[in-house]
Amino acid sequence: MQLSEWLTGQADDSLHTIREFKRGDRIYSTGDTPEYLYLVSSGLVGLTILSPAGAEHLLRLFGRGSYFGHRSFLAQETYHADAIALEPTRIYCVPGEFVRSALKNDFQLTSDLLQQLARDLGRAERQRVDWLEADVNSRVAQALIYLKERYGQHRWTRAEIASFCGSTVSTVIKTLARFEDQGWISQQGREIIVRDRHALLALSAEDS
Amino acid sequence: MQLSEWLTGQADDSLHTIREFKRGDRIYSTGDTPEYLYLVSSGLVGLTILSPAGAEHLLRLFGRGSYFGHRSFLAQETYHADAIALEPTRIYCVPGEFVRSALKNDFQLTSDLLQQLARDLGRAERQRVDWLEADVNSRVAQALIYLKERYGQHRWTRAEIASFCGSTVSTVIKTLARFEDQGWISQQGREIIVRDRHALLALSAEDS
DNA sequence: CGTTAGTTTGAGGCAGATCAACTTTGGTGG
DNA sequence: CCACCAAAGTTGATCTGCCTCAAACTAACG
Repeated sequence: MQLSEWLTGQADDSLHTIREFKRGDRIYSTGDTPEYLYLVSSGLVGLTILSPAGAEHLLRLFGRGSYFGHRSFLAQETYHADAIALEPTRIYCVPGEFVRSALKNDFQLTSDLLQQLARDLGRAERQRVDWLEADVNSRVAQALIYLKERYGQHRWTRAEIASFCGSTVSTVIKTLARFEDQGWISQQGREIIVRDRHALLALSAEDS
Repeated sequence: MQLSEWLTGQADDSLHTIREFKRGDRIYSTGDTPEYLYLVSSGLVGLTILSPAGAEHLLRLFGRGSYFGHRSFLAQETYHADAIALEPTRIYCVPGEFVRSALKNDFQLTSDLLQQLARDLGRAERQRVDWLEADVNSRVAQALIYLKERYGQHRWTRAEIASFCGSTVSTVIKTLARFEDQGWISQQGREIIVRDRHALLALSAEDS
């Protein structure tokens, strides 16, 4: 059994609290002590970290059925990022102690979690290296495809895209304009439509 | 009990192979399938990932008593990086299956590993954000202090420092020259001596 | 003492950040 | 339903940190 399934079960059994958030609301803040694991019932949650210079960076996203808050809980550290609702969101809060004892008694659950963390770590490390050399074109292209395909229901702002791919609003806008000139995408007001997914992905590959 | 202790025990019990490497030797390569966990008996091992453009990036380091190879093993993925001996190195290789069954029977061991991975993930994510804005000065300063204090016995080359802090050999050398002008460090041939640790650390803090 | 690995320096260029002024969008309440 | 206003988007000018490249020098090791 996977942890998300188990958490869903807990939610059904009412061993939980339900909380509602609207866009921009904060679920927890950097430095808080973890007490719960969170399971998204509906909506969208973003994990944002504040850089020394004050810019917000979007680290990870959690949609319906995803759980979060586990990293800090397992590390026994305080949160290293803020969890913010990007849309009106409904969340199950499962007390950490329930989770801990479940892990103790169910190796399958633990094993699943180990695998999850190990994969996340791999992704994070590879991404750090990729980003160091990838230009803004490929970072924006990748971000665009990921955000639109994985969380297509959300109306992504230029600011959110910028904070996800580690750039600035101005630069993202200029990049999108360039993409539109090429016919890779089209923009109608705030809406962005991907026209040529293949061409966008090619940007990441063609590293001279 | 921590995993490193357990692995040490396994080493003593001879449930292992011992292998020796000299500087530059490869312990495993990106894409290989994990079969062992590795425990460093002596020497120094670096995990390096090859960027799309062909530059080597030093991700993590493992000295005497540290284990590595666990991330890919737990993720059930092939290796995402190369493990290279940075000095003459002696390593215990413990078959992965031994480890897996030990984890199954010892929750304490597993719990320790979960915590380790969760902390590494936090570090990796925070570092990605920090690096996006930190200039070369602060990156080199941080790298210098970490490498010298944590692995002081190793003669670090400019290339190793560059690959650890995501820069180039030329830039690292110019930065070190600047530091020397300021009196933060002094250089004698290839040797670097930190003179003012405090001033170097201040570079990371003073983000305008 | 030759050869390789490591270090140094300078010139030149460019991607992308910054800043500031401006326009558009779309939701809200009157 | 319209007017308004805050939030979101757009554009151009400017600036600079760091990479690139190339050529020479120096240390270390067999």
